[in-house]
Amino acid sequence: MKSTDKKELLQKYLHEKGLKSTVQRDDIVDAFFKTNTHISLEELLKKVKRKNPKIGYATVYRTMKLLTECGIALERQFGDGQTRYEHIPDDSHHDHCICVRCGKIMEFENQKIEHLQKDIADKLDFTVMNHKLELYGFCSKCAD
Amino acid sequence: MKSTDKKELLQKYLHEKGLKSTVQRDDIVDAFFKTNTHISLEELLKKVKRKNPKIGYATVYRTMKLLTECGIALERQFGDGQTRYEHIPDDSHHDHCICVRCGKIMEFENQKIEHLQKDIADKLDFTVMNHKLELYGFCSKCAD
DNA sequence: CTTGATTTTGAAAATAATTTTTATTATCAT
DNA sequence: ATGATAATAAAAATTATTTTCAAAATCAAG
Repeated sequence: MKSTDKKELLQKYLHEKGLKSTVQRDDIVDAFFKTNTHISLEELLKKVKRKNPKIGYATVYRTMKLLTECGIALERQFGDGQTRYEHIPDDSHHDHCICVRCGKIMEFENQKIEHLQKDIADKLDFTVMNHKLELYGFCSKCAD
Repeated sequence: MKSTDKKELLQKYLHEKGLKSTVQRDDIVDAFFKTNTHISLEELLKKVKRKNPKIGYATVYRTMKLLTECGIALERQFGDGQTRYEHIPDDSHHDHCICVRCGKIMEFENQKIEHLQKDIADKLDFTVMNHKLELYGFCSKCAD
């Protein structure tokens, strides 16, 4: 899905819920689409402020909640005490390797694991909406 | 590993680090060993207080950090804003299904996934120390 | 057993992150 | 344009975690 399509998705969602489009929301969404990392609210606010210095933390917070609700962004916690947001990938899901020494985050994806997850969930009579697979350890540089 | 062995492990760790054994630590560790859930500090404190009402939150907090350091407990965050502690299983690793409606947590384990993870990490030149696999969705009761 | 250096404790304070409140401003269907 | 409603920024409140500090407990060495 292109980012323009995602923006349309958001517009549709807003309209359905009787919410309004605002310049702030647009600015925040634009800034988010320009990122490709796992960004924290703090970091995103900094980015947005470069374009629109008057924007407040709370607005960024609320907008990211919105994006999460309508399935455009994903909330993640890697255990450093900060919630981070990332893009929901179109088709396939990706997972993470997190280096516990330097904090480097690498992404990977694996269809076999996805299938196994589905099998497991079926057995437990559980309907999976989303999942997280995180490998914690040392990246090549930090594993001495 | 039996809980008595784990307690020995902790004693050894304390001694190595020049730390001291105290009744509070024993009480907290005992309470933790009696749990089989993913317990929050709040909940654990409540449990411990039934045996030793004078114990404080900070002591529970610090003791669980200790247990985490020496590899007896594991810190987890399921996205509800509270850190939870669980036992590190002896041999095999287990993962979680979390119902996003009622909060129910189910555990499962799957060796095939473990192996696949190892393969992936090898390709990325990453040394896995620990991992988390969480499936978020609806349990049978909540999926209407 | 005492001593005394060091660690631990509980309570409270500090920090940090998230969430809510509020008065004001902006949006948008009519 | 109007007016009902939602959104905003800033500040305050809330929540969870972490640190501080004076008093108490531990424990190795005498």
